Amino acid sequence: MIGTKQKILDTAERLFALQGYAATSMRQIISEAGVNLAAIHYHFGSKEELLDEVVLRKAGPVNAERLARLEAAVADGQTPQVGEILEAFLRPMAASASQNEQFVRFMGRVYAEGLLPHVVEKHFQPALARFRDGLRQALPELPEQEFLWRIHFMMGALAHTMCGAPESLQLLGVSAGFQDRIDRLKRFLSAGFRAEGE
Amino acid sequence: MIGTKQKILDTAERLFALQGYAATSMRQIISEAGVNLAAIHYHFGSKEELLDEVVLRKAGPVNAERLARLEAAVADGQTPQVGEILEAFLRPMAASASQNEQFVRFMGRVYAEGLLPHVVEKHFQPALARFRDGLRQALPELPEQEFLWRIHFMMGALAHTMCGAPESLQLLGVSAGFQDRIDRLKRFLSAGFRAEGE
DNA sequence: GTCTATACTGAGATAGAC
DNA sequence: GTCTATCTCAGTATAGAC
Repeated sequence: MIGTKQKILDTAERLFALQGYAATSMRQIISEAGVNLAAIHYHFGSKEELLDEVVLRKAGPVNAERLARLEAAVADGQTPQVGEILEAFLRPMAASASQNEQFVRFMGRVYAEGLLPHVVEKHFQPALARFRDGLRQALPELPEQEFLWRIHFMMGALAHTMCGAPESLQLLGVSAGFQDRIDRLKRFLSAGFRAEGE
Repeated sequence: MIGTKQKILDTAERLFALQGYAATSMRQIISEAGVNLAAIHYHFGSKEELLDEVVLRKAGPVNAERLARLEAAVADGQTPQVGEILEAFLRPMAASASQNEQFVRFMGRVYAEGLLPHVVEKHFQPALARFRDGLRQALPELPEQEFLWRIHFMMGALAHTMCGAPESLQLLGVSAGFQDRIDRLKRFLSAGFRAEGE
């Protein structure tokens, strides 16, 4: 028998991915999950904390995979290549998208919205910080401010790229998949990061 | 004597910029504007349409300036440079930011959020379409899908760059201004667009 | 410890009097 | 054009049953 908490998490994940966070009411979640309204507050405390746990379940494995790949890219002793580091950071997301594309889009939106800053801070920043250090090794000569801004540009492009459904982008055909998007994004970002600074 | 509609527009602009769209209630707007709640519905129809008019007032001049610069860059007969086209698109925003930095941040958020798609579509897409054509002339050899995705990456980086307050980015010092941001973004995007395709 | 029923506050929207 | 009153629905909080 599946517990109340699990039912809420599963239903919330599905509805958030389909409709977005704001557009999904707690009453819709509990109705489709077949539980009582107060159960959300009992198990999670608030709607925002429910989102927090939903994101954690999905983002946790992605971030773990990112860190594992990053370790491998950095630890071989040599100066890592920009493309290698980007690959370590971007590819796990494409893998996750092949399981649940809708939810990856949702996570892109969570990041891009900048609302729920606590959720973003908690689930995205730690892995990003490690990644930033790795990328710094690959770009030792870039001035610090320029480097930090480029990280910021990258995150904007990444979040926006995750969000979009191909239909809405008028980008159709075989190139619509996440693997393909990540390939294109990597080419774009690699060149941007390696541009002359200041 | 300033009319009710103007008072609502001015107050809404200020509060949206300060607090965001969702966090600003219609009751707060009418309270600070000194008008009645129903006046918003009478003059605008809904909260979303009020946002629409607030955005139009600010984005209209920026887009006009963009188009004027784009014409100048494209119409001199020669193949335009990527950097020129980007300059025409990005610089007017920095100029607008020097007047009202808070509201430019808010517009970045409106775009990034992807909520209010109708507002985004209406006020950002037309100028973007013209700009895309101009950039296409500067990059005639890039495969179409690659080109369109790079436009998408650019818009993500741009929106995210506009949103952020320097404090929250840990990017302090002289480099925090919008002119400087745009310079850095232009370097980054120029290199990205000119990278080898596919 | 878990869950249900119900009430509270504040949001956007609307009808109709003036 | 403007304002009052009211409607519906959101997230939240609590008392109490099992």
